[in-house]
Amino acid sequence: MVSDPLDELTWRGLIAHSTDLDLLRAELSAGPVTLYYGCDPTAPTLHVGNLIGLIVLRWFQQAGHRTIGLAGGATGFIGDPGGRSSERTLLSEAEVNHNVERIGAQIARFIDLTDGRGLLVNNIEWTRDLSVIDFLRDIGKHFPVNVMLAKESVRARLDGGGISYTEFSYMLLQAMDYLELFRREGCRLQVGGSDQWGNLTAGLDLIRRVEGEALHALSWPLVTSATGEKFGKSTGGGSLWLDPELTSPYAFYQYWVNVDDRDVGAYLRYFTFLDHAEIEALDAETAARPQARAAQRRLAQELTTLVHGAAETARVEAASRALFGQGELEDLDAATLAAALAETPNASVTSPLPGVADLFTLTGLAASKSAARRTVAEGGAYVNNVRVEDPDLVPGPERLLHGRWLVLRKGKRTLAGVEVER
RNA sequence: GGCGGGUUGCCCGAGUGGUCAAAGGGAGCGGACUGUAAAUCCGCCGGCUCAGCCUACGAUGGUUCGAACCCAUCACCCGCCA
Repeated sequence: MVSDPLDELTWRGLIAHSTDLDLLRAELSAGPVTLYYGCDPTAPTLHVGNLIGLIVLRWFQQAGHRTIGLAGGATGFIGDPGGRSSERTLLSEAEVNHNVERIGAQIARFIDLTDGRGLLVNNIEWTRDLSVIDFLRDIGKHFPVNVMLAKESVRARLDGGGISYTEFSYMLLQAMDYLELFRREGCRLQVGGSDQWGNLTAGLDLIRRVEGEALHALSWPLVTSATGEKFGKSTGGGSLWLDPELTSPYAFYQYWVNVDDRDVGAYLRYFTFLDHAEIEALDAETAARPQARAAQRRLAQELTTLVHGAAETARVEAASRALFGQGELEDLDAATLAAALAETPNASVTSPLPGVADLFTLTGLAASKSAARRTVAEGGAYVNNVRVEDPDLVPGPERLLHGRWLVLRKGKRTLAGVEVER
């Protein structure tokens, strides 16, 4: 049980902006406080960017507070203008509904919904039947346009690609969510990423005007990486999704194992529930023996377990050990090899085997046959850890491990399996 | 509704009749060095039955021996005016 979630979040570097922290602290220690975090269903699954929100909710829940996860079925129709240079493409109703359903299920995995300890809501509930007139009179009246124009999310767009009235109105909807959750559930705190700060304060202003109540908001900092890359982009540039169908647990695990030494300490604080002593020990370990990647492995283990569960984590850890270990592939027993390759991308073929370039394409190691040929020409293609020189080479039966497996590798760390069916 | 500007490869962006699969930058990929890290250097970076061919510069149609580049129409974006 964590006595003061604010101290915890502060230690972890998770507080970027806040309303009066002392007041909030007093409320939190006086009894359970209801708080909420919302994410929009812009995709069918959450990505690692949403993870901090869920983790912050859990910190509060562990301290005995009541958490609400909001899937923005209404705001998902509109699109948050923040952090974008141009207008969003509107999603269809079917897409939004589908996304809300899947995202809701993911949120439910992170917060405890039993016995009223947590709640899952969809803001379409209180927006669907709201009339335009009511909205403009009851909500819009409280928003000075000059204040709205001054918000970073809007200002950036006015200087750039412009903004539609639709997206301009987004902050009113989010503010209304907070008001609604205050009225319905007694919610007194909203948390979000620092890019949401303008929207969080819009809610505070609205509630102060309408209800005369001073509520709270808390934001965490934008997650950055030392190299300045966008955080959470997997190798190849795609997002790291929480859904195993979109990002395999193996790829997810590997992403964290490969985190920069300079970032791993911060990520351990942001994304894990490890205690202070253990994190500091891992910091020291990184400083002393960076090549062991102890902190990265622990980070990867914790996060993969959090998102995909312990059983799956054990499988991807075993696969990583087998494939990145110092030993020879030939020395792996059949069961270990089969299990490891089941975690990586893989393909099955029948003999006669296709050439190497085709195998690379089939397993997805190369995006096209041209790319596969290029990889071979550049000296980055390996079969069973042996570099291949000829893209049309057909591996002979004597190359098969345990009579049926080939381990394909592109570059240093991208692996795939081929199973030859008999 | 009028006038002006724009739409180029994953992103930004140059190109304004042949020498353009299209400069440059970013991202990404491979090699060397390493630690499945970073930095640095080198190479690659539309597809294919790969020394040749095919597809591509918003869409369609046209002019031309030849069009990303010229013309017409349409769509969308930005700005100014009404």
